[in-house]
Parts: sequence; C-alpha cells; structure tokens
Amino acid sequence: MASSLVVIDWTDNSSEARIMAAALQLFSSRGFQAVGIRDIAQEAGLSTAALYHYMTSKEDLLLALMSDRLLRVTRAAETALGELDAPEEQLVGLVRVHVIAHAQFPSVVVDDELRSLSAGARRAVVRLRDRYEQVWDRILERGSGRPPVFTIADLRFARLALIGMCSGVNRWFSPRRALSAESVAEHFADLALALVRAKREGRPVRLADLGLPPVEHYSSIVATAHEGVRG
Amino acid sequence: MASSLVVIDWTDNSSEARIMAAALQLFSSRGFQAVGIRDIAQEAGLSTAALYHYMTSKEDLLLALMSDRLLRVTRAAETALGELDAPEEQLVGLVRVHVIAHAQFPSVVVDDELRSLSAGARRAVVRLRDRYEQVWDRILERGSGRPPVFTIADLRFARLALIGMCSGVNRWFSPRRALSAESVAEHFADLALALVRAKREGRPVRLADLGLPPVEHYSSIVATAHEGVRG
Amino acid sequence: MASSLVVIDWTDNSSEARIMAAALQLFSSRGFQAVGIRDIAQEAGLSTAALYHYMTSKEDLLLALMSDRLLRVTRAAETALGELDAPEEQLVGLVRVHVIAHAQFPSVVVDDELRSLSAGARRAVVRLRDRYEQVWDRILERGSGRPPVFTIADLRFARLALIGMCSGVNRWFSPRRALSAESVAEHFADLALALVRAKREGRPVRLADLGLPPVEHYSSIVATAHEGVRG
Amino acid sequence: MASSLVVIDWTDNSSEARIMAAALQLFSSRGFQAVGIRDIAQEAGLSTAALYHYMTSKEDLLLALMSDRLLRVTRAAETALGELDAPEEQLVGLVRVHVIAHAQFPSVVVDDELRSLSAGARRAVVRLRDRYEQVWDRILERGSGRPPVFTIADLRFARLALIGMCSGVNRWFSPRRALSAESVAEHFADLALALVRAKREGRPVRLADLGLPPVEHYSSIVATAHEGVRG
DNA sequence: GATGAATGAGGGTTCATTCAT
DNA sequence: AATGAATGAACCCTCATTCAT
Repeated sequence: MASSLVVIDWTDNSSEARIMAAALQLFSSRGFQAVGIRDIAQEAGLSTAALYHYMTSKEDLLLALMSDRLLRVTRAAETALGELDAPEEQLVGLVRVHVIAHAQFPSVVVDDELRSLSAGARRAVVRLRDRYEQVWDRILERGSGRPPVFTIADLRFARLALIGMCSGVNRWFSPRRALSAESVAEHFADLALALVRAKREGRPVRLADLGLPPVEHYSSIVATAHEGVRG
Repeated sequence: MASSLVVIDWTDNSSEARIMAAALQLFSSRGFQAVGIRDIAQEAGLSTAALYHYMTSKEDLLLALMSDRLLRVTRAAETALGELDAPEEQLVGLVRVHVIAHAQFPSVVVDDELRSLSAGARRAVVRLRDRYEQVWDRILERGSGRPPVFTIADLRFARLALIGMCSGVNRWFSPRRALSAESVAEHFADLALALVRAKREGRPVRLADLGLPPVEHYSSIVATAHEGVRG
Repeated sequence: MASSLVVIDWTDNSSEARIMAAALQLFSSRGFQAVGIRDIAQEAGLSTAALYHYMTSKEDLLLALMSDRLLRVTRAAETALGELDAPEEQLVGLVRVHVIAHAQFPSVVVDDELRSLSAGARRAVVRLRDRYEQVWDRILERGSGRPPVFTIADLRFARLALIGMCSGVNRWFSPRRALSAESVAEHFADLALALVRAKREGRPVRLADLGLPPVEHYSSIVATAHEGVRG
Repeated sequence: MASSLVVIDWTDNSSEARIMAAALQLFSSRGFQAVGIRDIAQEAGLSTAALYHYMTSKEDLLLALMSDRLLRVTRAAETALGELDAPEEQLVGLVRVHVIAHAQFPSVVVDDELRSLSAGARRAVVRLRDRYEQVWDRILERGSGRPPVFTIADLRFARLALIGMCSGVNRWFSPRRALSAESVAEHFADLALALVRAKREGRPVRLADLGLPPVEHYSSIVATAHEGVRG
C-alpha cells in the first residue's frame, strides 16, 4: 500500500511499480485531471479494481508521485552539491540535475498540479517543495556572501526565475527532436550563471571557465536517484 | 457565435462577454480539465444550454480564450516595442509587458493547455504562439547583431529560458501578498538583462541604467490591450 | 426538483411523478439499500442521468418519499378523526386508516429505513413520525380520561404495540391472496379495541357495537389523501 | 463449513464463531444489504478471503443466522411452554420469551430480511418460521377451545397481530434508555392477554392475576437457548 | 435569446467472490 | 487456516452535449 510521503520503489515490475509508472507517465503527459483511472489500469495491465489494492484514491496516487519526484530530485541535488564547493559550481550542478531530471524523466510539475490536491495533501507537498527550494536558496545565499560571487537584487525572485526557466523545460522538451537533455542542461547552466551575474575575480564566469565534471556525470547522478524508472 | 481565432470583445456585459470572462477566470485558476461547463454557466448566470449559443464546444471556448490572450499580449508587446529602439530597452519592455499580463490578468498559460486541444486547434494556437515568440526572437537577434549588445550562445534556448521564467510568474503570483505585478516586472526585467548578458560599451547594463518610461506605463499598455477585462 | 419535506404531486404522469412512483414501489418491495438508481430509472422509463434533474441524491429521494407517506397518512388520520368523537370510535378510525394505507399502498415503513438516512435527514423524518404518533397518543390519552374508556397501564407501550402490529401488515399483506385490505382493517380494529380494553358502561366493546361508517368510507379517505398513487 | 439450517455454536471464540457474531451484530443493526463482507471480516479480525472458509456466500451467512435465531427462539419457547399448562399462562410465557429474545439479543427480524434470500433459501427459512408460528397457533387454538379462555375472531389475524407487535420491539428497543427488556416483556404480556380477550371464570385476566414464575426466569431460558451470544 | 428535459458515456470507487500460495 | 492479489460487475453520480419549446 503506497502511503503518502514516500520514495517509491520502482526497481521491480511488481503491480505496484507498474501502476506507479503508468500513473507517472500519464499524469506527466496529459495532466492529472485528464487521466482516468481506467487509463492507468489499462496501462498497468490490471483491472481498475486492482488499483485499489495499492492506493486509497487517485489523489493519493498523485500525492505519492509528487513526493517521490521531489524527494528524488532533492536527493540528486544534494549528491551533486556534496561534490562541489564554489557557489557558481554548485549552481551549475543544481541546474544540470534539475534540467536533466525534468527533461529525461516523466515528471509531475509540482506547481502545476498542486491545485489538484486537497488542502491536507497540498500542505504536505508544499513542505517538501519548500525544502527543495531551500537548496536553491542556500546556494544563492552563499554566492551572495562576502566577497560576493553572484549579484542578485532579490534572492527570492532569482530563485523563482531560475526554477521557472528550468522547470519550463518539461513543457517543450521532447527527445524526438535531435536534442539531448544534456545539451539543454548545458545551455541552461550557462544562462543561469548569467542570470545571477556570476563573477570570478571581477570577471563574468562562463560555464566553460569552470573545471566541472562533464554533464554526463550528472545524468548518472539523476539516473541513480531515480533508479529504474524508464527515462 | 464566437468563432475561433479572434480578439474577444470584453467591454460590454453581454452574455457572451460574461461567459468568456467566467471561462477565462475559471480555466486560469483551476485548469481547463477541472472546469465543468456547469461552473462556467453558473458563474455567468446562465443555463448550460445557453452557453451553446455562444460557443460550439468547451474546447472552442478554450481556443477562443487562448487566441485572445495571445493576440492581446502580442499587440501589447508590439505597442511597447514601437516606442523603443535599443534591443536592451526592447527586451525590458517585452518582459514588463509579459510579466504584467501574466500576473495581473487571468491568463491561460498557453503551453500548459495545448495538450487539451485537438490537433487542428492546437496547430492554430501554435501558429499564434510562434508569432508571439518571434517577437522575442527578433529582439534577441537584434541584440546579437554587430556590434552585439547581448551575448547569447543559442538564441532559441535563451528565448525558451526567458519565456519560461516569465510565464512561471503565473503559477506563484498572488495579489494577496503585498506584491505588485509591477515590482515583479521590474525584478524580472533586470534578471532578463543579466540572462542575455546585455552590455553597453563593454559594461553590463542594469535596469537602472536605462532611461525607460516608468513601469506603470507598461501597465497601462497591457490594460489597454486587454480592455475591460477585470484585472 | 423534489425538495425534502414535501407532499409529492402524484396526479400527473410527468417524469417526476413517474420517478417517485417507481422509487416508492421499489423501495417498498425490496428495501432502499437493495434498489439501484438504474432500477428506478428503468422502471420510470428514463436514463439514470435524467433522474438527477428531479432529485439531488438517492437519499433525497427516500427522504421525499418518507415524508410524503407520513404527511399523507397523518392527513388521512386527521380527516378520519375529525368525523368522530368517542375515543373508541377514533381508535377504530385510526387503525382502519393505518392498516388500509399500509396494506393497499406501497409504503416505506419509516422505522425500517430510518437507518438508511444520514443524521440530518433522519432528524427531519423522526420529527414527522413523532407528530403522527402523537395522533395515536392523543386518542389513547382521551380514552384514559375520566371516566376511562380504555384501561392502559402505560400509554407509550400501548402505542408502540398498536403501531407495531398495524405496520407489520406491510410485511405479510399481499393482494394476491383473496384477502382485502378492508377485511384486515376490520379484524385489526377489533383487536385494537381489545388491546386497550375498551369499555362502554363497564362492558367490553366490540367493533360491531359501534355505529361507525363502513370500512369502505376509510378506504376512500385514504385514497383521497393519497391521490392518484396506484394502489 | 457452516451449512445451512443449523444451530450455530457460539460458545468458543473460534474464527467461525467470531464471524457469526460479527455478521449477526452487523446485520441486526444495519440490515443485510447495507453490510459488506469487508465489514464482517474486519469486525471478526480476519481477511475477507478467510470468510470463505466458513461460508459459501454472504447469503449463506444470512441463512445460517436466520435459522439459528429461529431454532433458538423456538427451543426457548418450547422450554417455557413445557413448564406451563393453562393457555393464558402459555401465552404470557411465549410473549416473554419472544420479546426478551428480540430486545436483548441481536436478532435478524426474519420477515424483514426474507426478501434478501433467493427462492430456495427463502423456502427453507419460511418452513422454520412457520414451525415457530405454529407454536403460537397451538396456544391460540387451545385458548379458543371449550370452554374458551380467549375470544378470538380469527386465529390467523390474532397471531399476525401478536407477532407483529412483539417483533416490532426490535426496531425501537434500545438498552441505552433506562428500559429493561424484562419490563417491556411484562407490559407486552399484559397487552397480549388483552388482545386475545383472555378470561377466567368470565372475568378478564390481567398479568398480575396469574401465578407465574417471575419474568427473570424467562430471561434465563432465553439466555440458555442462546448460549454464549453476548446480549 | 434562453431554457428545461433528456441522454450516452464515463467519472472514481466498492461490491462479492475466486484462487494460488 | 489464512491471506494477498486479482477481477467483472455494479455502485452513485457527473460529464459535455442536444433539442423541442
């Protein structure tokens, strides 16, 4: 029984995992409201009644998926950040993780679907989201310290702008076009450095100036954090 | 009969205008799929059957609203741009218009609801959206000319990032918090300048460096373009 | 729209009346819980969706029917009592009305289905039921006055016994057996006189001793109070 | 495997007994149709699948309970009658047993739930019910013999009235009110004597006139017949 | 211009039951 | 003896839509 705030185990292809995968896939592509439980059941290869062995309601399913996504992306972000020190490097790491996670994996854009949750569930998810956003804030703060690496007028707006642009990827990215998630991540990482006016020794920093691990490293961090979910 | 790609007349409080206003308001706050035609009818003070004098289907209503939003924001953008010359100024004008329109007016975020449209309607809206995005592209191109004002690695990604961050406003902006649409517009305009690495005479430009009309000017451009729709 | 505590208009064969008739018939013979709204719709010759033009929920339908039954039997009882004076005669009138109503018309036995109602609706019905039971109490009280016509140890138990035995008719009466509602009413009226130990001038009274209108008179009172409901 | 017409063994707290107790309790308070097998399983502390080791269907469970109730009340009635001789005393004994059984023990009112049974099961239960009703008929007949103790116009109607009033107890009796099953039994016994116009030496008999064992004696007869079922 | 009546399809959820383990 | 997994059918109710008036 998938209780609420939990990291889902996707690795086997048990009924539960198949249901979760089906729901994630469908919610991600059509939106929660537009998906019927019959769709989910069919995709998972079960009867609709069987769904109710693993969830208590459709909303509960959404809740589980949102928290899973948030917990995993948070985990991936922390893994990436743990390997880095300088704020500008950490920002790049964070953007890479976020973009790759949102482009490569079916993701329920949390802020899009918050309104589909009832008050209680919404509060729980908001709490997780806030925790994730604090990761961003922490970096932006550190980069604004003395001496400042970033030049940011308002930390909150900068974070909203960054997350807005990075989550937007989810809406237009399609692997069909000859466009890899990694190349998007690279471009957005550089744009993020610009957005915060990152500088080293008084000079604007470009992505190429940083001696970071290659972007593929972050693909594998994200993949590890997401385990066996099909990309 | 509200045919498809049209600028809606909101100024009177005819039944049609009331229906449109109700639908816009509801789609904007709850999402297309979550709104029933009963909700719209009730909000407009009519029977559900009466709705069908003014629309051919619920989808048609969405289509009309999306095109209205796109046409109006495009019009507002062009008004703003016509008064300005330098690319960095135009970028600021565009961001101001976009942010104010999305924060202050109920807006159907086009890319969010495209999936709710059938193929034909989707194509029509995408065409309008592309036309609006070309406005962005035109500015980014001009700023990338010789000598370059912007430093942009890839024009398309920059546009996606900018629109992503500016449209995201729609998700979190709430007039209840002591936060005006204008102040958001100002912060985002400055962030946009940073994102494109705008320079004048080799130096990074800040919003304050530009001698632009005050942000309220753009509020009124947007308001004019949106006529009597309640903000 | 059949609101709650109301005397239903059965006389035409409008959709509403047909729904009510179907529901009454089905609830009466199978019990509320065992009847599906599909059954009602089919019996009424409508789609299930159409039902919801005339009711707000299945429970609301039950509520309407219970209140209709209670209000009508109360009305019939009061008509009968208004024509009579002596308590022993009134008791006979009341038993005749109650038995004929329960044998001849599909009736939802109120106390059987109270548990199917939610708390609020239940309270409303109990109030009507209590009002009807007060009619019985009033007669039993009058018969216990000075000089007493009845000999009753406890008024409440006597009422419960009388109503219990008279409502029980509903369970076993079937017009198929050569058994008229009127003949049952006669036997039960005489048993009721016995139960309260009715006396005139010190002698036990039998039904035949009273100069009452014939039982058919009460059939027509009940029929009038129930209007065009098919018996 | 609980086959059909059987006296259930309630004395141990085996799974079977717990299931039966749960079902009886629930059917009694909510009615057969309103009780789900999940409710029964939960109350019994088992999985729903486990229920099917002890029953063949939900209906079978009802059948078993109805027959158990009927057989036990019949047995209790016969025990009571065996100790008595005069018809008027036997009538009192029977009423006491019936009322106490229906007030004090969760009882499935047979005539209420007959409609929930399929034709075959119904026939079987009706046979048991008829046997129990014959106990009543036998007494009423004896009391109508020569010289008559009772004055009854129609034996069948008298029996229906008596059982109707005594079974009705089940609907309104609640141990919460300061009302003992025994005191109800006493009042109803006296009312039953009145209903049949019982006389001794030409004079109406009251309950107090009879030298019967105290009502508690009948409580214990009923309790014995019902063994360990919680009251 | 507007509505009440009506509907087929589908919404999410629960039903009693079976079966391999 | 007991269970978790699974299901087809049914639950009450709402959906967007049509049409005669």
